[in-house]
Amino acid sequence: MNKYAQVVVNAPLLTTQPHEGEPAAAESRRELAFTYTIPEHLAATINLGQLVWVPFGKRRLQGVIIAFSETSPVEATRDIAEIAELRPFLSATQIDLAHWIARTYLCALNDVIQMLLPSGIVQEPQVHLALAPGGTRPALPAKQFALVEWLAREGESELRDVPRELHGAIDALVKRGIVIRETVVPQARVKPKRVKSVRLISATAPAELNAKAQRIVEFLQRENKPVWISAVYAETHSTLADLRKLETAGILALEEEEVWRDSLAGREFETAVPPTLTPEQQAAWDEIVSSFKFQDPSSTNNLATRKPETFLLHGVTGSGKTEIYLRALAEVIARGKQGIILVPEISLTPQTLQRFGARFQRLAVIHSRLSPGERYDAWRRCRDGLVDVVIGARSALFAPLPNLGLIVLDEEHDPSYKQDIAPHYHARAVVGELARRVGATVILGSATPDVETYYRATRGELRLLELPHRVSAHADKIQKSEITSQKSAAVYLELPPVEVVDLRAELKAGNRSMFSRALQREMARTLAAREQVILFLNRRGTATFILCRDCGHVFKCKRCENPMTFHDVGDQLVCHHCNRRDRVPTQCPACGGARIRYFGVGTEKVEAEIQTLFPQARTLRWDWDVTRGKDAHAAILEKFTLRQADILIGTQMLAKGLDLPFVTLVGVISADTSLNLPDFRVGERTFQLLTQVAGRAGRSALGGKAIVQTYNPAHYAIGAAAAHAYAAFYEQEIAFRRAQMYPPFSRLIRLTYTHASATKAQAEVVRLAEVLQTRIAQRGLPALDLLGPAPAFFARVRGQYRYHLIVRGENPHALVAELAFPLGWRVDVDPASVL
DNA sequence: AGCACGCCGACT
DNA sequence: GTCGGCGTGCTC
Repeated sequence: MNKYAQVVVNAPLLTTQPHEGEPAAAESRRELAFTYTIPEHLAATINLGQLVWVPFGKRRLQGVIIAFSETSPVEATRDIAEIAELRPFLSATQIDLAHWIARTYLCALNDVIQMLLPSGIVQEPQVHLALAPGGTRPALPAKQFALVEWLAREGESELRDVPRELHGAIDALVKRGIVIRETVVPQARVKPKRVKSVRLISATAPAELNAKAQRIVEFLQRENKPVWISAVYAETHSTLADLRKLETAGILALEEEEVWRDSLAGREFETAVPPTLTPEQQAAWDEIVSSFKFQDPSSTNNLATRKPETFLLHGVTGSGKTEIYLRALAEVIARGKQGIILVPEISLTPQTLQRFGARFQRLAVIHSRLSPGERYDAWRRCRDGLVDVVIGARSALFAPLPNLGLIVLDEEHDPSYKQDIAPHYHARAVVGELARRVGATVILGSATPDVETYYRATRGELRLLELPHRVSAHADKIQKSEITSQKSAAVYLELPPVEVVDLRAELKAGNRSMFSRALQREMARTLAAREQVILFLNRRGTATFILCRDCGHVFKCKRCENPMTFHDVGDQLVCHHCNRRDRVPTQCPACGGARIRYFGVGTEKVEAEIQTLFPQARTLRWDWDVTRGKDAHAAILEKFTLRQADILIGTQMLAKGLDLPFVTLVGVISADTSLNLPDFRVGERTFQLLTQVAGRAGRSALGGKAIVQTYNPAHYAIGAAAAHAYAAFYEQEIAFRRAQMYPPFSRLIRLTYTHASATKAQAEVVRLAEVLQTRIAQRGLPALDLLGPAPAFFARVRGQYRYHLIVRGENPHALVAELAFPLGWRVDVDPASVL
């Protein structure tokens, strides 16, 4: 029998650690667990992954048991106080995965564990502060006085609402009796939801009952099953008192029944029959289904070949990747297992849910907008084996399915799979680890795979499946008379032709509009045909880079070849990699032209210009500003789908999976905004974005085309996107990554420090850079280099200054893992962006 | 978060 | 000397 349990307590323990110390100290600190003795009376019921109460200093906290041991690493141990919940919340696999995440992403194990638990379960003590009654106060030191003032103004408060800088004064005031401190532990925020129901026990002769009672009994007889109490009230105009009377008479029973909160409740999905696969889909499917055979324990294949596979499904926009996902999910369900499909948060639309709801009844949706109750119930339905398929954003990968057989990552290249708060994990990487541990198959799908993923496929680490053609669809929604092109209902559709328009030439020809002549012409044609237009605007990094309007020259750092960024402060150009600063030139060094402009436009401006060019066109704007409301997304999309608008103007979210048959023209106002940000992945992001946006056109037999406007038509990302040539793009991009030693040829760890004072922020980053340089020299780690220190691209966010430092090399962990970071630092392993 | 400990300036 | 504010480190 085990004597000790290792418990990860729910308290932040990593806040004030110095940099110096034993190399292993920071590592063990990050995965810190405390050893407690298991008292005799709990020995029989204690289990791995359980939530328990433990004494911790003067407090009592909740924690999760992550291991058992026969011996204790420390002399003095205390007893586990009690088990908070008998059913374990985490499996051994999840605990193991949590360790992997903490080690890989250099974050606190405690934070990872919190992330894995359904939110609202862990009870956190709350501290209430109030002024003691009684008016006169002695003279107090400044800080204490400030806290008394603050409490007098705000009244009784929770500690978390008290400004940080006043916390130090609390103890002294409590001791003096001026402030009263009280700790309360509130109930868990979520619990199983129970509703009262009514069940008929014996139907006594109705004659013995009054009219109301008679109605109740008859109603229950008709229903012939336990009925929700509110339904009984509504149907029979009765009250609880009436029902209680019948209960004491032994005619019916009032019962409590647990119900699941389900965000999909009440949603009716039209069921769908799987369509016939095209030959290409069939070929991909055959490969996948044969890999499932290796999952079977009865498989005659030897163990060496039974290793679960990871597939990269590279299919152009509209090539029917989703149909493959659906079949694969159906296949694992048939084998008695469950599947998870991850999609970018933004793609979790009613249309997406409909596609999955149409094929799977036992479906759960997990995303950030669920209420804690819904989330908890989705979590428990998964654990209890009531769910076959989980669809959700990033965090859905942690759904506790008992027998996971398949994980699908749709749009695997999407940067939203990297979490930008505390555990900065990448869902794709974690999925790989999880799948390996449970023996599940993985399908990564994309029209524009991440070059790092594609690189792994070329190295044979994952199996590449290609769907190079677009599948014909929407035949039902379009009347024959509407088809103007010659295309018939073939198996495959053409990808839309993409025309690249050189904005420098437009300007030379005297066109000062943001719409090129080609775009204006196509818009007029499309509107006349009563078809629809999508105009895409990339707002990322608006008005920050500088370009020559005559030749398209972008000002780059002479040291880093990185686009330089304009700062009004001092009219400077700043390199966000090396901190080089140049004056804004008045003349273009490439062509001598004087027309140097800051770059960027907004959706409002686009809309206004359309109103003057095409006053009869009905426009619709879709960006973050107009979609604050809860159902704004759905409302806008619905309006456009019903053809109540002709032109949809929008930003990022336009690119994601919209399948609108009447859109025959897509216009990209400027491809350059995303191309000139100081980030090594801009070529890739631009290619992905343009390919996805162009893919919104020509989704039906109506055909379609895309127009991409740019000052930089020769850029390989734009050329390759226009030609639908992923392979060509990949070759260029991978060569660039190799030459510059960027991922996948190195790994990055980005260290960002944020502080209200620019001087302090810079000083701290410089200090750390020196520490790192010294260590590199001392320990002989020549394979590592440092980029920076320099201000981050977003140098000032919410009044706070940001400076950063990037460690690059084959194994940056060797340098960074042993450091502990004071408050204000953010450690981002494999950053999705270095802006 | 909550407490002990130790440094250091201010006053009996 | 010694009181108390304030910063630092530890909690199994």
